[in-house]
Amino acid sequence: MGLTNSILAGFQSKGYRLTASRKAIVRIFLNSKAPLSAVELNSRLKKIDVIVNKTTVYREIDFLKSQKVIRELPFGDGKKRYEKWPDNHHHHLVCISCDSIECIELTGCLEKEEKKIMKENNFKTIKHSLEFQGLCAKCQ
Amino acid sequence: MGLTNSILAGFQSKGYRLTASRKAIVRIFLNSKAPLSAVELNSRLKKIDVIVNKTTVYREIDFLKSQKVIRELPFGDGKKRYEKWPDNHHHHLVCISCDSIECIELTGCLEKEEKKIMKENNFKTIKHSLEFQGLCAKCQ
DNA sequence: CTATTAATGCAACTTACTTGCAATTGCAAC
DNA sequence: GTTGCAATTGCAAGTAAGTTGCATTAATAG
Ligand SMILES: [Mn+2]
Ligand SMILES: [Mn+2]
Ligand SMILES: [Zn+2]
Ligand SMILES: [Zn+2]
Repeated sequence: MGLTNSILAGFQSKGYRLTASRKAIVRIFLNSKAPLSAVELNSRLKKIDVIVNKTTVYREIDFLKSQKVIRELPFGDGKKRYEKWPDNHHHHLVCISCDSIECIELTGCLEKEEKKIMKENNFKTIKHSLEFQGLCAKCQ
Repeated sequence: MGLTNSILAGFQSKGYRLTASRKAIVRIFLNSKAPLSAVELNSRLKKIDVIVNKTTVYREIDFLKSQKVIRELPFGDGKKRYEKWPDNHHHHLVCISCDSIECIELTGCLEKEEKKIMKENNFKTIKHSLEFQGLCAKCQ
């Protein structure tokens, strides 16, 4: 059936509506390799002639977040970015030269560290955010 | 002589001036345990009756960043935060309940991972940002 | 086709931060 | 202590990202 369509079908069964912008936005997030900001999403929509008000874009992002179709990522710049809700725990490589973003998986990611933090700081970690800044293959 | 004073003396020797706001801001950053946003810094200044325009606060933050007296930290919320330039490589524990921030040092922090990333992704890491979100001792 | 209510557009607002420019002030030289 | 220069400041206006209230539109169930 395709992941996009099954997500959309799920929305409909919950009483949410399948509007042109919703369908386009879900498709964009599911097909995008890199995380997108609200502004970037809006320009992708324009490219495929789906013209929507920015308010709608922000509201749709909130909706998709609440439905766990996308997640918000904390990057250093002032902009929130969003990506398809991940199947796997992973982090990102951000190129400081061309701004490209790659996803990376790390095995047993920070498990030991979180245990140490629990013991030594009595701090119960719920999640962590981790990005690597540097130069991608092209930019070195 | 005190670190604050030696930093201020260094500024003066480079031709920068010792204004009331500069002196107060350096002192605040050097004595603050937690990172501060521009707005938080401004209210600390008000508390000690150093009234400055927000423009000055932002400009002084830029100046202190350029002088490596403070560094900018990437947190998830829309606000940039700053802390005294660290002596040691370290990261932060952010409490999602009370918003408190602690610093933590991790031994050999992500060294293996950065090597693996170099090999497998051909990505040259320059730095990484890492924060743990969870519950502090008080909030559990 | 009609009613219901989810979704949208628009304008105005907020928050964090920036910029141009004229006025002020630290401080070094006299 | 007066003067001069340039670093610093304040103010007003501007950006950019994101939010809110409200009237209007439109998806879909019956
Ligand atoms: Mn990713
Ligand atoms: Mn710290
Ligand atoms: Zn690159
Ligand atoms: Zn706490």
